[in-house]
Amino acid sequence: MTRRNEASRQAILTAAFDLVGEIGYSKLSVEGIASRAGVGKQTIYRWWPSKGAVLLDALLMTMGGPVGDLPDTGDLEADLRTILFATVEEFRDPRLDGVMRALISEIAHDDGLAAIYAERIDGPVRELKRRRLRAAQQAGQLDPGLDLDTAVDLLWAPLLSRWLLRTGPLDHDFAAATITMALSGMSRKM
Amino acid sequence: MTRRNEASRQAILTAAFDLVGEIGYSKLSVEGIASRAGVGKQTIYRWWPSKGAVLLDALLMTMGGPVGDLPDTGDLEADLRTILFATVEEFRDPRLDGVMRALISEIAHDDGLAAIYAERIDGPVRELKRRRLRAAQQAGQLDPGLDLDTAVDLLWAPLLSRWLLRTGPLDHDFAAATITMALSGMSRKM
Amino acid sequence: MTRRNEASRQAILTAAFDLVGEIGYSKLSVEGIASRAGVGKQTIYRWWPSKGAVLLDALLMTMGGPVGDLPDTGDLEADLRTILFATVEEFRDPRLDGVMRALISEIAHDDGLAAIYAERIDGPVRELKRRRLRAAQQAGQLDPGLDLDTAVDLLWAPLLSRWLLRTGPLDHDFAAATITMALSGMSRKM
Amino acid sequence: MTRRNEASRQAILTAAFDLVGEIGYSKLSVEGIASRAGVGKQTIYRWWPSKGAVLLDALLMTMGGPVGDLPDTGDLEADLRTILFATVEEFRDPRLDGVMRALISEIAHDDGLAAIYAERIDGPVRELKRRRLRAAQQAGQLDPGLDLDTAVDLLWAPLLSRWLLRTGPLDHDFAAATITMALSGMSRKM
DNA sequence: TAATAAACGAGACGGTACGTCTCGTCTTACA
DNA sequence: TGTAAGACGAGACGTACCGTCTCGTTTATTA
Repeated sequence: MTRRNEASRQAILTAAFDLVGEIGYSKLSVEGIASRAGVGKQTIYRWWPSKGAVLLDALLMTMGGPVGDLPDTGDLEADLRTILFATVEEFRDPRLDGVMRALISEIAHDDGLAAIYAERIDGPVRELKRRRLRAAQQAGQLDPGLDLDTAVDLLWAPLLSRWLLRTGPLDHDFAAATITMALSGMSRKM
Repeated sequence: MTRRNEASRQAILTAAFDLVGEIGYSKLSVEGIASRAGVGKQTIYRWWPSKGAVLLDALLMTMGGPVGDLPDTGDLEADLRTILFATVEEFRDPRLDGVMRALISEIAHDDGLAAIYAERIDGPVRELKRRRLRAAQQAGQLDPGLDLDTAVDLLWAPLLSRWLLRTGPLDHDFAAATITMALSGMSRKM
Repeated sequence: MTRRNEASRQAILTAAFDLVGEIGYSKLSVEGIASRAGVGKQTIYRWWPSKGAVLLDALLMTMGGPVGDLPDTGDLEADLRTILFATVEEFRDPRLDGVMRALISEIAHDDGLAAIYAERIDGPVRELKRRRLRAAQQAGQLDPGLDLDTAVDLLWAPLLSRWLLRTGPLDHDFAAATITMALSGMSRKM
Repeated sequence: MTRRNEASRQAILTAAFDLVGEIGYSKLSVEGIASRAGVGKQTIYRWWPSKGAVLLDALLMTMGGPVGDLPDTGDLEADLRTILFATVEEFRDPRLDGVMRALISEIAHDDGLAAIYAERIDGPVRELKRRRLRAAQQAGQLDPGLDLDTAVDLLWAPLLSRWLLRTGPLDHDFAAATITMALSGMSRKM
């Protein structure tokens, strides 16, 4: 049985989230989080293995509870636009941008964190995406032989890539073009 | 005219590249690079603004001169397999994996570095990819209305995503599936 | 009326005494004592005001009950040798050396502890020494005008000084020389 | 050859000396010294092995250069009074009391420090004391067979003991009584 | 023979300081 | 005069303990 102080936990996550937005991940320090949260450093080290883990929890906290199903109006392309446009907006939200970049960087180096990310964040969200595509598949709108995990990456990875590397504009046009191209294919239509 | 010591420059870049492979980016320090290179710290600070910039130069050095054109046998799908399979191998090369992850992380946070990356690395490579797709377009194999930059992202971003986030296996099968899906589209063929 | 757990008290004093011998006073911690004694920290803080007080009690415990009178064979010089030789042996006992050094240091800084030490340890022992000297005085062996407290210091302080500061060898020869010199005086005998 | 910054050295020693007087040794911290001196912690750790070593150097600094010879008017007892009264005053000087207690405590635990103390402080001072006694010996005032090191301890150790342990008043009377008793001896004069 | 109240073990908490590490700047000696 | 070597002020790292503060869990009277 844990006697963990919930108020401290909240304060730490909030402080971490706020600080990363204010000063950026590279300037973020455990000492800074502890000080801002009014908490001893050991209380952070007691419950989290790394700065990245704190941040991941902070993100989970602000993302709130389990997200509901993705929209399904029967029109796959329209629904994908709705969804990907929202993703674009998330990426462009300055409050989230910093935290997510920081988290992605940590995940890139830390296998343990990557596993937690895969299980707690990517997994559930990916399942929702797969579910929406599976529905379309069953409705006869998508190729029945499609590997849905690859399909998810085909649709979302381009957004991630542009956001992370800034190799081009990340806007609704780009999202729409990605959807169209992914659905119809790049090959010449006869 | 700079009185820059070319031998020191080489030693620094080599040391940086080797060290990042041995101890990882997070343990990499300017002191370590200077010590390994037999160079004063000031010599590094004099010529590079940041650890990331050194690493980027190191990467540019080892990647050697300008890469030649991508293969064009006339069979677009086969050529894309050749190219993306090679990309997969690069991502899986342990010598490159660490450096590239480090660089991507730095780019994610550092706009200046992102600009250099865009200009010196992504730009030239992307131009080669665009050129190969344009040839296919002109040969009537790709939709003439296609935005080639989006097309490049549709093909390569899924690889980047799986490599960086480890959200699924990164192998030739995945690359092949991506190519097929991107070319033919996800929608049901009547 | 206290419901104090005597077993815990014993365990704490024993643990403190043992630990100070093993790791030294500076490494000694309340946490360490509590852990070794299988006791909660609060149980220590409940009954002792400081680490030094625990140690002083530990010393009192191991030194056992009230010491009997000092030997009085009628031959003052011989008796002083017996007594001071025993003191030298105590100082050189490795089991006691550490604890006593620690205690002396604490006393040097902590007035409260100094008072307890004066009352519980130095007082009774000094009284015994005074008593032996007073007997010699009454037997006409010592100068009747002698201040006995000063005399006690003249005899014992040199041992303390050599032991504490290691400014010279602490052995029976030194003790014997001190006794002779103190009894006869340093001045030239005509 | 060192490139040591003399200004920093001075600032550290001064800060250490001042702080120990203000807050006492037990509250004295390396961080505090560094902060007060406007110096990085590493600069302290670079040049001193311990807090005690800093303090010892601080004491050496304030005690200034090599002390001149002790007074020799030909009247040994009067000279000893002059000298021991001055020692009593030093012990009672609040500016020195704290530093010296701290140092003595450290020396009691740290063999290395004890060696430095013996060589740099006790040695030279003891030599001066020995020299004065030797002069008296040659003048026929002291017993020719006297071991001068023991004699020094007989005279000074009682002061040290009373100062350190507070087992009795430390004043000129006590010093005078010690001198008289040490010179004439405790035994009954016929 | 309960009930009740303290002392207990355990250990989380907000803190301070530790001694180490690296940062980016500044200084010195050499070649 | 530029370079290696490295000292410097700064400050974060992760650890160890501090002394305080709950938590349930013994004990051991008191009602």
